[in-house]
Amino acid sequence: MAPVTRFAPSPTGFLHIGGARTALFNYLFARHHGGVFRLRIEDTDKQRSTPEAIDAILAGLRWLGLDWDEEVVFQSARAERHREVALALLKAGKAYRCYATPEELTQMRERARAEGRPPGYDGRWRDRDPAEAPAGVQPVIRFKAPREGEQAIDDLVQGKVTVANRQLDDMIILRSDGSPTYMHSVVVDDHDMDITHVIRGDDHLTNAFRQRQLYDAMGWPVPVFAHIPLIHGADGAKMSKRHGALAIGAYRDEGYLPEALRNYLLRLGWGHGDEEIISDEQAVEWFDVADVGKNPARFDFVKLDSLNAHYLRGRDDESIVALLAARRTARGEGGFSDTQSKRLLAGMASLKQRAKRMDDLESASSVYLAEMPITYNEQAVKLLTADALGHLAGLRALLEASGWEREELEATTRQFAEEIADPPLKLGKVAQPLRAAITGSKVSPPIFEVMEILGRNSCLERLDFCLNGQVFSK
RNA sequence: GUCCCCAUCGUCUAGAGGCCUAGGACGCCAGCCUUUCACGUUGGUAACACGGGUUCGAAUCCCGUUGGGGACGCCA
Repeated sequence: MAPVTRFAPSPTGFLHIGGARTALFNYLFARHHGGVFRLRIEDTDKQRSTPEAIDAILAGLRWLGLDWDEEVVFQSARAERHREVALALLKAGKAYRCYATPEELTQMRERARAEGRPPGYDGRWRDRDPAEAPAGVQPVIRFKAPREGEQAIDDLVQGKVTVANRQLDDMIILRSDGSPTYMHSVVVDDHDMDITHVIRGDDHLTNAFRQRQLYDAMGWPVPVFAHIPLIHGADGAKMSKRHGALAIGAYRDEGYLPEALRNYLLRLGWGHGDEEIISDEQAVEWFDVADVGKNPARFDFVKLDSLNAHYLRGRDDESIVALLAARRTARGEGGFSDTQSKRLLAGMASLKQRAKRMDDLESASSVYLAEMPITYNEQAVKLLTADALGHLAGLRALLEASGWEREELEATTRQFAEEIADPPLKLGKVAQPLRAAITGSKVSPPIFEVMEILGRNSCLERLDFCLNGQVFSK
């Protein structure tokens, strides 16, 4: 039977990096086995769920290229079904009404802790006569969990994990207001959605034991579990929403490519020999949850950067210019003029080789976007000494008559430096001030390439701007 | 506190008893290339947490210690 996986985020926050990886693994597992990958939004907490978060999750998934199959299931829409199952459990004597107050509950927890017992509900209403129910208290429905024996799950990642039933208390399946709890809804939904493989974060491992009890009580087949280790921050602590894990949109905004993020996330906790750069096709072909390691990995931006740089270099120039334009319009700045796009396109091959992220690329591309008067940074100004300006003046005369292909520009400059200047200069002695004068910076793509792309008029204009003493160092 | 899980270079990992003098990648350092920066390229730095077993032989198996992480809500 083809597996059915699901990604089930709760829209109480945005899609963060850990969730993205969980989604990736579910996606890859389904695709690898020719199965189905479904999406369920767990929005049962009405207080904390927001439509913005839902949109962000869907957008994040789409951006990452993790397309799900079939309709999105909203858990909130299924509350009636969850209630029905809870009531059936109650009727079958596998659940019971509990009238314990929140105060009693905290007391129980504290006492259990003090006595070295597992904290939790003590089962005081488990076998009590409902006739003793206090008046005016709306009860919750608790699952009558087995007290003897143990629960075992054969986790695809964690292996066989066992827990004694006495560690598990009688969980609430229906709140006093009649709404179903997460623990209960998940089981009902996973069953109803025919989920065969539950791949999720390791923080759910202990939930799996309680959920297993529920499956058994209902007589439902238990899905295969795979609890993947969490992603930790650089400090080794859990990378949760509250510890500032970045929303997936932030990665996009900072200029990461979805393919780079996918590759990075895939390699976090999973490997395939010495392979580092893994295409989507290879990922689908090679991935198996069973190969996911058990130890949590730390998130490393530097490695992500290098992967991103790799994929950036591999992108075709047109798509990068389009991306650049999209970033601009997203900021409300309007697109590029024809001249600008033409220049960017011409210079992109060199530009992309020098960037790690889209935001790097963006600032580097200002050479081709800036209008006169361009700004000169401190280091550029420092290069434009009186001597240097003297050389540039000499060079300018030759440039006037020079062809404007990059090779010709280099030949002209070399000729000036090595033959005309007195005493002769090394090419760099002229090329560096030239770069500063043309680009306003000490670093740039190859200067003759920049000049060719910028064109004769722009270059001469910038050169004159410097030569006229509008830029000089003290 | 109770329970569960984990442990190879700084980081991500390869490694399923001899192939390991522990491999790759990122980072870092140095050389080469070079008009700058980058790319590329060559070389280098750097790890089996510790202690006991088992075995002819252990990074790999077992036990313990230490260290780390996670779960214990009428949140999901």
